[in-house]
Amino acid sequence: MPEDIDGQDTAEPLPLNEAEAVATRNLVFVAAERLFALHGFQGVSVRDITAEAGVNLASINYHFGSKDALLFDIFNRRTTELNRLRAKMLHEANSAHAGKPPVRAILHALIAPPVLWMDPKGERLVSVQFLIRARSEGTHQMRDVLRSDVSHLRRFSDALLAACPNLAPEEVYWRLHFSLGLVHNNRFAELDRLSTLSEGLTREYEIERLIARMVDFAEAGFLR
Amino acid sequence: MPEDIDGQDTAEPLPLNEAEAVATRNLVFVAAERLFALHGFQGVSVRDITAEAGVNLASINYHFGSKDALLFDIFNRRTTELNRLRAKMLHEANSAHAGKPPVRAILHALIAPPVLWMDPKGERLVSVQFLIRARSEGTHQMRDVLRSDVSHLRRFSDALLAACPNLAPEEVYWRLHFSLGLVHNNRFAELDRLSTLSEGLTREYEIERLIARMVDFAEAGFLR
DNA sequence: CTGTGGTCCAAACAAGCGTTCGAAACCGTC
DNA sequence: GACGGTTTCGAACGCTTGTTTGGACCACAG
Repeated sequence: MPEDIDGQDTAEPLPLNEAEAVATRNLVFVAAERLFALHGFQGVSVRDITAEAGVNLASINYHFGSKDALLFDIFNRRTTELNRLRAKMLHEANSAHAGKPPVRAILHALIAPPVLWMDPKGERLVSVQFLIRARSEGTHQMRDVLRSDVSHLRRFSDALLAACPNLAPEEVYWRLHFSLGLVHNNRFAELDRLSTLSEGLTREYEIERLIARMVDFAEAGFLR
Repeated sequence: MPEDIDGQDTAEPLPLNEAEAVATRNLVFVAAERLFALHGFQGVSVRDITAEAGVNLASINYHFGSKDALLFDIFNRRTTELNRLRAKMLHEANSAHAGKPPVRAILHALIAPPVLWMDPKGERLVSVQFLIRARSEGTHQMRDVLRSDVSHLRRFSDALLAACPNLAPEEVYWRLHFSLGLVHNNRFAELDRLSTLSEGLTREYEIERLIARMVDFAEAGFLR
């Protein structure tokens, strides 16, 4: 609109340039995480994301480089966040038990962080759903990170090996694998199916109670 | 080749028309199941499938109607197969225990069928990987089937409720959910990661031993 | 006022997708 | 040998995909 040039172009104080950029970036980030959590990686297009975020189509490539880079960015952020939380809880368990935490404390440090995010009313629910999806549907880049993620998991397997000296290492690894299965099975679709099966009995759950249930189950499997 | 008409056209007995059609159909079926198990539903194109099968691009639409219909066909076949196997084992457990099978027998009927397919050298390995993928990446049509699948699962939840009269029903449903998590977590990527973590200790497993391990773990979680 | 660097935007791009089409090829049967 | 029904084939269709482009817009500095 060239006729606006000599109008009141300094009338209202628009938000800063930089702040707007950050806003757009965040809008894209949040929308992408949500849509991916709901419909999967390949099931969401760049146009879906920008439409949900209310920004221009080119925003993703401008701010993140590519669709893959965007999702890798989300994945990296959430994975780091989760790993830090788990490491912190394992560290606390170590401190509380003089470096020899029992199985239950280790399993709690492993299970509690992601399940804490599963509050149905919380905004982190999509983050954990995103991570669960990324585990099976992610790009090659994500798989590589998950493989290096093994070094993070090793802290838990080492702790469990120390806590179960009378168990064959092979056995410990399998049971750790089973315990992780409890967490990874909590996709929206699975929880819905469980609600249907139980006729609503499991529809509303209290987070702390759910964590306790899961740790109970895993601990029993470990110590049986 | 019109010049062959008056040649020896009855020289070699070519395979029947019908048999060839079945062959093409099966080639597509097998290739699609394999590729989907490896790379996911949306990650495999019609051209990928037909190339792998060594057939013409149009074969999928001719024999199955559409890509969706093809994958639904595979899904339906494998799901039916698996459900039948589980139902049969549950029925046998019922017969062996006068209609009141213990928790362990019920869990075995639930877990053994899919894990029996997990023989690393067997051809059914891709089938179970396909089903695990379909659970989270499937089409809406597949989801609907999985929802109706609840009626099949209910036989198991009912049996477990009867076997655990002292447990709150809510608790039984959650533990059934956890037990299913053990099975669904056995994707290729997860097994690979476990092998890396255990430094090869879990790389080669014996099926019967793995089933016993999983049933042990789930049973302990149930009876704790 | 005039550049300057950063951001946004509408439009277009090439590539890949699932699907369709008409003709060719094939079979068993007349 | 010619016919009719089924299957295969190469080529094309229309559409969606992720990405790129060139210019408009804005706040700020010279």
